[in-house]
Amino acid sequence: MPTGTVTPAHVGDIVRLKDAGLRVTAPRLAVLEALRALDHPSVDAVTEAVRERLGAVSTQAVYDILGAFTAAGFVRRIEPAGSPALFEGRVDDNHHHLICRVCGSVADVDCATGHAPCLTPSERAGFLVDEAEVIYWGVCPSCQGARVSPEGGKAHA
Amino acid sequence: MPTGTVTPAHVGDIVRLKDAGLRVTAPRLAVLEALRALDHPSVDAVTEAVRERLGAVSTQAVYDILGAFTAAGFVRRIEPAGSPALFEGRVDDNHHHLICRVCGSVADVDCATGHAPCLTPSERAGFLVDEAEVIYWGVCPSCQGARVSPEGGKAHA
DNA sequence: CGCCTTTTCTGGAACGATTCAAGAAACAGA
DNA sequence: TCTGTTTCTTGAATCGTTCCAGAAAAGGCG
Ligand SMILES: [Mn+2]
Ligand SMILES: [Mn+2]
Ligand SMILES: [Zn+2]
Ligand SMILES: [Zn+2]
Repeated sequence: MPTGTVTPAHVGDIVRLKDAGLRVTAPRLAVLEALRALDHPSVDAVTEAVRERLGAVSTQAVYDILGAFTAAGFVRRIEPAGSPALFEGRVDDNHHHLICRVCGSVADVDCATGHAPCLTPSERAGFLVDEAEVIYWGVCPSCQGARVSPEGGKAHA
Repeated sequence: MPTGTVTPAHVGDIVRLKDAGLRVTAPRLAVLEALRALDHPSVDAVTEAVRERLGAVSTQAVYDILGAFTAAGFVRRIEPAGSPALFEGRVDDNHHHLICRVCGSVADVDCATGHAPCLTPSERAGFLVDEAEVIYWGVCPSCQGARVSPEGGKAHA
């Protein structure tokens, strides 16, 4: 798939970028593609995926692109304690996350009460609340299997 | 209050440290005191407070102490996106936080449903959930007043 | 289509927060 | 008080992210 290949998804991405007033560039399309393919990837993971498709792309460009996309509302950025920022294309539905304390894997959970910002929104203590971010910490199925294995060191997915 | 001063609170702290099998040292007592006096302080804020009381204390020592306290369950560490880690002495009740998007101030909110881990605990997607961390993002009363003031730059508290 | 302005990319340095390492100092128990 | 261990100090290293200045590319307009 050398330069020039156009997949159906690409066409949609191009429209999406233009509609948002963003210029259409190969790195941007590749980032959109990576976001579609990966699950809650870090900047690093996105960069890796983009490079696989385009060859060389600066880390800075990926940061810039993800920043622009976040500002445009194309992606959501979450920053779980102890982990670098993670991105996801699923926006417009304030869903929440399940994060594994062992391997850090992230899984989506639909909003606890269905509405957003769910959980007694409006104000509390005078604050004007606009979002309720919920993170459920626990152990993922995969890590539950690998109990307190002695030497540990086990990674999954 | 030069070396030697012993306040009632100190006595309790000493017992607490010993019970946890931690050695009683001036830096540790000062950190406990700082945690009592400050509201969701950062490592920096704690360090500053500790130095005011003891003179010189290495930054590393404060990190070590806070780390040990967190491990011992004396303090809780929260890490809001875009902010360095914050600590608090209020533990044993998984309460939540209201964070101002403008100034970063943090306020406590009692658990949404009263229990911990509140919000459909147990498991979801196979995860074994042990904690539901909730952060309400919004604008604090103080920052609401200072609307979109032109040159901004306003800080409070 | 070709030129000009604006935005994006690049490569490299700078940063803030946190962690690592090694030795000196301070505790706690005998 | 002596001793072994924990804790504190110092100084450097990491990690993720951001800041910069110049080169390259994209979009708008004649
Ligand atoms: Mn998600
Ligand atoms: Mn709190
Ligand atoms: Zn896991
Ligand atoms: Zn505020």
